[in-house]
Amino acid sequence: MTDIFRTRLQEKQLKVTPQRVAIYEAICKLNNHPTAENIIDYIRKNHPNISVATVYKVLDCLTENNLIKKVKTERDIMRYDAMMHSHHHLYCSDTDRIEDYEDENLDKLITNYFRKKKIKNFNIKEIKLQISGKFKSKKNKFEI
Amino acid sequence: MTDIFRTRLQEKQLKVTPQRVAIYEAICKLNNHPTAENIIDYIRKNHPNISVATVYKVLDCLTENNLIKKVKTERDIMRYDAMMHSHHHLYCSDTDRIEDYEDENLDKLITNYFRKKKIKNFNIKEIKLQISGKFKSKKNKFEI
DNA sequence: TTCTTAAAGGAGAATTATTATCTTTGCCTA
DNA sequence: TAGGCAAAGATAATAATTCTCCTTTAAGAA
Repeated sequence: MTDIFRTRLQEKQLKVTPQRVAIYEAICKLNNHPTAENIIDYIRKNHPNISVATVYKVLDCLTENNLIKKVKTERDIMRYDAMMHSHHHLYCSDTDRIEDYEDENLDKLITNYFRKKKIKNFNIKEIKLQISGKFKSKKNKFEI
Repeated sequence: MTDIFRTRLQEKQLKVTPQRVAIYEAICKLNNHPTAENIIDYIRKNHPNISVATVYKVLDCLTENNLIKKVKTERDIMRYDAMMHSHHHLYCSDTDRIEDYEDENLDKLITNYFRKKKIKNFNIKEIKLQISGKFKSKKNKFEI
């Protein structure tokens, strides 16, 4: 898991530093789309001296290099996601909980639809669904 | 247009003030999902003394009362939209431009899909598509 | 292994969108 | 005209993020 991450850093001529690895691992472990603050809290357990500025810089760097993604909700704090292939989100605005949702059949349906119907004045690169509603059960222990 | 807005304010027992009307009109005119700052700049032409705090308070108030919507992009400034019925967004991350997209057939297709297939552990309330890509032409004069 | 150096990390100040606090205004009703 | 109240205005406060400046480190070359 982190080996792939290390390789991807090297491919991009980015240095493999303990901070970058720790931040990437944190996002994977904290799998409910953590905020920068969540990540800092988590990392400081094993890595007490990491700087807030470093975390933000690493998050920006990884985002720019397509190793993680930014996730937005209705609230104004940025959150991060280590899942890089295209996927959708289930979102509950009451609790600000986000879960990933993957559905190949749905993707095919939508892709087919837009293969026939073009949008005037726009070239589509990616389509993501924000599915809002309510979760029926509680979060698991790793989530925030 | 603003008459409907005035009526909706009254229905909710909210006072119809010049500031509220001006802010609502600004969001309608500036139809590229303006930020609070865009709104303030626009309003100050005719209404030079309006306070920043008032604008934020009115935006919150209108959002809570379902008269406008908050919109987020990958950047971290909140933006606002006067279109209240459910619709999708075309988004270009290079320029941060957003356009509304409505498509009844697409909505039917997706609604039907989820009528058959339920998502485990989740009750769907609303589905919105974020369609990312690039616009082929320039914005019109009212946009930012 | 040591050297070199550009890249990355650390600390804390600065920035900026937004929110909170407190005062004033304007309108309705008595 | 006075009292009550919602909303506006001014400004301070907050908090997430970015910047500045300096130090340290990873990784390739010698």
